[in-house]
Amino acid sequence: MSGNDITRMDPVGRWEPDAAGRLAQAALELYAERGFEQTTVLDIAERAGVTERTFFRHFADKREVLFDRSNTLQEGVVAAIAAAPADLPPLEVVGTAMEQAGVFLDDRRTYALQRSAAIAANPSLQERELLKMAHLAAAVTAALRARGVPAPAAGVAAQAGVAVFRLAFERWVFNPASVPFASCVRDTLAELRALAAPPPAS
Amino acid sequence: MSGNDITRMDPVGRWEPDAAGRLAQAALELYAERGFEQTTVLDIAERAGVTERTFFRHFADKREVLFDRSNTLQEGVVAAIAAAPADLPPLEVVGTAMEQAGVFLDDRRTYALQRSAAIAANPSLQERELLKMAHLAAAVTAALRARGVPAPAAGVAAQAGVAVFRLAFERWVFNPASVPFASCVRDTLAELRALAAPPPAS
DNA sequence: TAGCCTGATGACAGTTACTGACATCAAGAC
DNA sequence: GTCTTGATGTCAGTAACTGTCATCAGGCTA
Repeated sequence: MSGNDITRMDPVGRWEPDAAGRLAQAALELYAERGFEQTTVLDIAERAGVTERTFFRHFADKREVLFDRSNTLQEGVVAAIAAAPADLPPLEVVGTAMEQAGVFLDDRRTYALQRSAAIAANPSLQERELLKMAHLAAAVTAALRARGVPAPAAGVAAQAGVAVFRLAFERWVFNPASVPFASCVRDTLAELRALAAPPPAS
Repeated sequence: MSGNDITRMDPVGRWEPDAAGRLAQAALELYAERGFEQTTVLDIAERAGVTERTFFRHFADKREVLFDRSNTLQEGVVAAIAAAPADLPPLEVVGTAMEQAGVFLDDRRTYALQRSAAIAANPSLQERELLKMAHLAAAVTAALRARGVPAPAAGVAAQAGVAVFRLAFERWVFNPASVPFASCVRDTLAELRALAAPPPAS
């Protein structure tokens, strides 16, 4: 979404978002007002002042309007993994990467909450979110392998890391007292260690 | 799918599957022959000898035809968790439950491979599979809580367990030498322990 | 046996997501 | 002052799904 374009302001000096920005805004509002299934693409387009066809020129489908900047997180995580100290064990690498990349969640907390509420209310949007997480896991696996982590360990660390992210996010969302995302990650990872550490008695 | 109905045979003594069974079979064939996106519901219905409308009487949507008996696994896992010895640590409970419930994969290996190939080839089907896994995780969490495992630990153990399942399944599918599913679970879980066990040096 | 009930199906119309092709139009380049 | 380019409108079309009603076969009851 390139809706934050400094080049266009209205006479009063406020933003005059482009079509994509208005569409994204309209969609978020409508999904919140009447639910995802109950709003048609035509509704969104009309509120944004464009035609239905224009919606599909900016977003691949009705869901994608909520997943536009979803690459940001993945790119941040991958970069943080590449930049981590060479001797850090894999799970630790993933954990710290999630902490760093998740900082931008703390910034946009209200938007993140709105978005997450819309997603939580609809299975179709949940699916899209889960696919995004699966892609994140694949990217993390690749980033770990690029550091020399062998294939099986990389896969396990990536899946575990994404699981930690998911749980940390949930915790972050439902925590009234705006705890920083990074500390949710740390707590969750510590719990995973506690559960996995004691080897079975057999 | 109630297509295995002993009450109906043709004169030669072979199965005469009902509409749901024929639809499921036709869909699996067509998805393999020309891909999920390239086959219309009308195609499936015609091959099964019914109308389009009848397809939707048996399956909620075009994807659901591949996810019909998907509850079997979840029910098995939940039952195995409930039946596990009381003193077993949570992650161990989930691991053994996955091993037990996954036995039926070894039986239906060829079907499982066909199905998994179709899913792997299409993002929309992947999403549906991921949602199924998310529901499995939720069910596992609930089953652990019912055993008295506290909320945070139950969530972490469930997500970790499902991550192990996912990886074990992948390993099982791509292993030419028909390794039993249970041993894939054990190996993957061992790797998770190895990664998580050593606490960070800090 | 006749009548009835029920479950599965066909037939049909309608909504909505999405796509392709072509026309238009304003803003900047030359 | 044209010319090009990018964004948009318009329109036609496909296909996933849904609601509604008609039909029809099998089984049950009087």
